[in-house]
Amino acid sequence: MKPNFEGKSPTPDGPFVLDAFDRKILAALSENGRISTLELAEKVGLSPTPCSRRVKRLEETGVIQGYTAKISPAAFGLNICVMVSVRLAKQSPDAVREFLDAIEARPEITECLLVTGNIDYLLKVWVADIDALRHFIRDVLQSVPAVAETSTMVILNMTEAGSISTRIEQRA
Amino acid sequence: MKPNFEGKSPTPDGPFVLDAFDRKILAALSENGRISTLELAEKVGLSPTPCSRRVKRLEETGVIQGYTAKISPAAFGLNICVMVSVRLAKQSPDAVREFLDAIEARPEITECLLVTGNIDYLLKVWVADIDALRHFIRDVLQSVPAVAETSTMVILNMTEAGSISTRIEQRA
DNA sequence: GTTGAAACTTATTAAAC
DNA sequence: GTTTAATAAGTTTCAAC
Repeated sequence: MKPNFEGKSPTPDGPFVLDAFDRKILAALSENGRISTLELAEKVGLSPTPCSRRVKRLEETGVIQGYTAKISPAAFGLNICVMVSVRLAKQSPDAVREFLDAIEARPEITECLLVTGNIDYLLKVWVADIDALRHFIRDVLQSVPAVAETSTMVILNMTEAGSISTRIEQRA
Repeated sequence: MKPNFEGKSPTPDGPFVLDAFDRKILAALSENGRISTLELAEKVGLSPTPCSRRVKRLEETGVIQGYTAKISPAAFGLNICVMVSVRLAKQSPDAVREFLDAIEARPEITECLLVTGNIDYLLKVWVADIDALRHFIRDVLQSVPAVAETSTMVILNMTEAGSISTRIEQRA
């Protein structure tokens, strides 16, 4: 659903205008999704009542899509993160389905991106060690007939740059 | 800090053993980071007291690294997400620093991965439209002397597969 | 938009089992 | 680990400004 703030959109179908308060609220909730209403209000410079109203509106309009705990993969013994590019032999619906079926249930995949370019898919995969990585690439990915070619990039350093809202707010 | 559950680690320096309750808690908190203690306890099949204790322990040991709101990039008018691979002319500390300085303040970058392979960095970038994408690639990335080559993959479909804990729990 | 108060829900702690 | 009870804290709604 498209967010729709009554009268706040300057152009029809244009980007929604979140004002400075909204942006501050989103930045604060990105940083701490469990901040209390009072603390949030103080942080953004509003009184609790309108602040709470804005949060509810942001939730209802889909700007805030939910809340989640950030879990350390290392806590599960998953110490290695890799990006695996996958090229399919052909892009027919059957081939795509075969590929997606094969990877769907794999818990080590945390992101599956369908992309344009020389490759078809880009997967983010967490594994415990090199043995687990080899097993995943050979026995899971490359054993799928539809998969023509894979290439694995080990992630040496990951900088997750906060969320969009945090960065937008920093710039504003 | 390494999580350390008293006596729960089967091997020294081995993967920490999170029991079924811990995994259920993590899965539930991934799905809804704002679930109440009572609801969480009911969901995982514990009474509130030990459930709350476990959550606190998971937080203190760094298994839970925090909580965050999920923000819709589209709410900011950012409709296009791309992965940009970057190859540097050389990997000298100066070149790396020059590159990182150039991209550090860019709010459209939400992820910066240092990777092994034919490329050096993989960036996840959100932009409003093709104009903004062209501007970013040409004026931000390719204007950095240290950048030798970039390649842009437009993300046609993004399946963010829950978090690790959710997927681990599904398998268990 | 602000404040303040009341009613309600939730969280936390302690004690006993 | 469980339950119960008490205290403390946070949330929501309302009225008035």
